[in-house]
Amino acid sequence: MVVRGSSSAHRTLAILTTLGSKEAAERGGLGVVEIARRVGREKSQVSRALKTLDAEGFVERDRESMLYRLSWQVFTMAANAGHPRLLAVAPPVLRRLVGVLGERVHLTVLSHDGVLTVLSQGPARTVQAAGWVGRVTPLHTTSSGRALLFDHGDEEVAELLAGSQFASAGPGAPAGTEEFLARLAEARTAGYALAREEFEAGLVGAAAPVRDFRGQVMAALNVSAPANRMGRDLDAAGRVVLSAARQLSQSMAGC
Amino acid sequence: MVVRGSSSAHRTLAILTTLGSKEAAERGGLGVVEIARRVGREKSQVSRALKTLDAEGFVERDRESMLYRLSWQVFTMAANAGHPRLLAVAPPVLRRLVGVLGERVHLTVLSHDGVLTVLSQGPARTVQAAGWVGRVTPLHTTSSGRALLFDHGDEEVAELLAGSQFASAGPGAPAGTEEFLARLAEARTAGYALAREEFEAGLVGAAAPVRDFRGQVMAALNVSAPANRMGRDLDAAGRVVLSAARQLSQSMAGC
DNA sequence: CAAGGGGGTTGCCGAGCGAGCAACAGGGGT
DNA sequence: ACCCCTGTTGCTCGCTCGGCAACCCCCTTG
Repeated sequence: MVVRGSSSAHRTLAILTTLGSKEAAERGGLGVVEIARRVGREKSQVSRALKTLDAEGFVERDRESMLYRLSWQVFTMAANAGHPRLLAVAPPVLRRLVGVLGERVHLTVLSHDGVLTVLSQGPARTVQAAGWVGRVTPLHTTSSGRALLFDHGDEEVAELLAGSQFASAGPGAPAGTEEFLARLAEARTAGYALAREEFEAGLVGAAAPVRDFRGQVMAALNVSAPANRMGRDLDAAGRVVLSAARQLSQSMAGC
Repeated sequence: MVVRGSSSAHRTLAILTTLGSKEAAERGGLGVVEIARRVGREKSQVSRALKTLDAEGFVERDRESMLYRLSWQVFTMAANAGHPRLLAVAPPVLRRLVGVLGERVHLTVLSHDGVLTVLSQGPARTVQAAGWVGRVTPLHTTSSGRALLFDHGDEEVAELLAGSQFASAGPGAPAGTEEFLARLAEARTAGYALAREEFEAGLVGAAAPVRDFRGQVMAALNVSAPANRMGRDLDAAGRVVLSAARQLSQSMAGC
């Protein structure tokens, strides 16, 4: 079998990915040369590829600064990505869970080798820590990470963690793959995962897996709060999250 | 100048768009042959292109049904698309507006020749009419549509409306481009746009433009409600929305 | 079991497309 | 005037896909 490089398509997609990065958004867009640098291609190729992307409506260009950025069209696509039904069914469940726990809850999925937050709901009273949605957090320092790996084999998990930086985490973070696997096993028997100051000092969380009609883990429900507010009741919170996750799983199965 | 077709990139992007369509999501994904039919290409090319897209993480495949669908990665991209700052700043404004009006409010942008809803916030009590986000509604039968076209010239507007189906709308919808332009002019002088049963019978709405630091219209704030709840106060609602939109514009300018 | 049909992947070859370079056009700075 | 940086366009050769056909696999039908 001949592996086709499809260099043109690869390059175009690499540009899309680059424009979808956080830094690109923060700068308000990227220029042709800047993108060329990042994807390691000739600026002429990038210039022409961007013209194609523009014609297809994937990117738009600020008339003044000449910078390209992803267009809103990507939003429409996102609404139909992954398991759209999950997005439709989950909000009421999240809201109820917020009502019970009084803390911000998230719906997360496994994306690549990280935890992607796809929905986030907080009590209205708190300061809006908006900006979680679309963000990717590490697998190994979050309760969601463990909940999402419930059904993975140890070797698979080790592979996914290979790229993780075990440094730069909270004080309670697992020291290495072995310790992570131990905590994962513990979480499996409990049915929910707890994380005490693993992601960040002073932050605790609990998570439980959401399963599709076949029983496969497709997402995780997760609550996250300051340790001084939820630290003592974390185990109870875990059970509440588990119950809500089961409920969500049932909603998904009902289709 | 030679226009480069970049047929490979075009095809790849067309596949992405197809997978991002609503029907694709409803079916839970699309197969190779189905996609080939829709984009009008050889199934072999589509098969190979999908392999590339998979390798880049844009799509994923259901192991059992063999169907491809957009991966959650698109979610991450969406968080950085358009004007991400708008997404970060808007939620509190929307929530306040919901508090005042007691009805569902939306943040919309111009996408292609339609109105794309990027944020939606409703009073918790009502039944969640979730699923607005990511949806595209017509330009000519919505208050948002008019608010987004405040600064467009008449010819530009006519061009954008060219593809619109003036049939299949609510009873109050404008009959044609001319009538639309008249209502647009009216909205311009008021500073906000009102729509009475244009999109759908029994549904009214009010919208006002959000402007960036340069004064360019970048989005619209919009409230939508049943006529029997907001019909009489629609003009007042328009003024409230306008005030909120100004506030949002200021937040955007402050950066 | 054979036959048929639909979905999906792979091999193959030549024609057409793009990689890379270079030139050029603008826009600031100094 | 000069340089530096960004971005676009012309051009040519070599390489990559386009299109077809064969093949695999699964399911259904007779």
